[in-house]
Amino acid sequence: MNRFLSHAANRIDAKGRVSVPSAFRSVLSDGGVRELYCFQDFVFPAISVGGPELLDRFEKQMAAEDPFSSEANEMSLLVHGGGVFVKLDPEGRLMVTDFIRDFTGISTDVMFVGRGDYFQLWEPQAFVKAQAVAREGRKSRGLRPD
Amino acid sequence: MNRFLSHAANRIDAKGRVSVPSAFRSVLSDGGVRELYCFQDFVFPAISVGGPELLDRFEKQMAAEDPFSSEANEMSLLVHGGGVFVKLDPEGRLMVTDFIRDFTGISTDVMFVGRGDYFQLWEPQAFVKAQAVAREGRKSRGLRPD
DNA sequence: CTCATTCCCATTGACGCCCATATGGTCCCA
DNA sequence: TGGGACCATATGGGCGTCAATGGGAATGAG
Repeated sequence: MNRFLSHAANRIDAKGRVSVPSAFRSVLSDGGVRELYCFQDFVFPAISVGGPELLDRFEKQMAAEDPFSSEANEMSLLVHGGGVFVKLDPEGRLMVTDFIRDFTGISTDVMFVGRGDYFQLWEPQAFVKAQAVAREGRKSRGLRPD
Repeated sequence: MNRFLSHAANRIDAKGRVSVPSAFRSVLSDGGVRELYCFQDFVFPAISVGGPELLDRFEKQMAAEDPFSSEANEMSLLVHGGGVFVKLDPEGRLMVTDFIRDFTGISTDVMFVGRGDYFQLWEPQAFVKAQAVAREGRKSRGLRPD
């Protein structure tokens, strides 16, 4: 099952590092991913993380537009200016930089959240709340999984 | 991964110099770029910076049009009149001239913003705001990463 | 001669790579 | 079935290297 599933919180150490859950690392190495593309999510206060093909997808989308349009420029501001490649250390940890902290509100712990073909970094409390909101929304709309 | 990504703010020193982030310098040297072409961006209050091929691209585009058209004239006014070559000092720093300050509002700190095949210099606050606007626009238009 | 720019060197703080420890779970065997 | 060895993961910290920054000296222009 080569998808990012479930969620788990890990603690940030004194040097600002956090272990990526083993299950997520397995998915990455199965996919031959050595370098991770991270970007500030468009919808949630979270960092989305996946392989470089994520960025490729965005760039294809932008290439289809007029490169001088303000639409394409704004998209690039998010995708390029709001994105970064990171790699894990030999133990499978990543540095929690200000790039991540400022956008998510993360301070001492990181919630890793599977999203299928990518995963996200959340401030733990924020994730719990957002999930509760999502659950309520679905319930009031009538419970059907589709 | 030969692209300009992410954003980072560096401080201008007493002599008016600022360090270009190491990651950006790596992209430049990988591309064999020794001289940088800078121009006043068409869309944002920022200076765009890249290799000389950036200027070549603009000139090719102008050459494809009628050289006396108002389009081509305006483009030359921006690309040639609003552009300049600069080079980095041995430590990888660039001088923040009035050319840069006046157009961007930069005073004490410079935000370096990756834009894929080039990067930009922003006044830090202005970048944060522009990115927030871009994100709002995307959200309200309801577009998802795929 | 004076001011601005360029080059060179020093400092400090952050980051990457390495190894060590703890904790919890699983498997094997008596 | 219970105990214990084994293993994988998460976590902590030492240390070397490099990046960002500051300042002095040399160079060149007006």
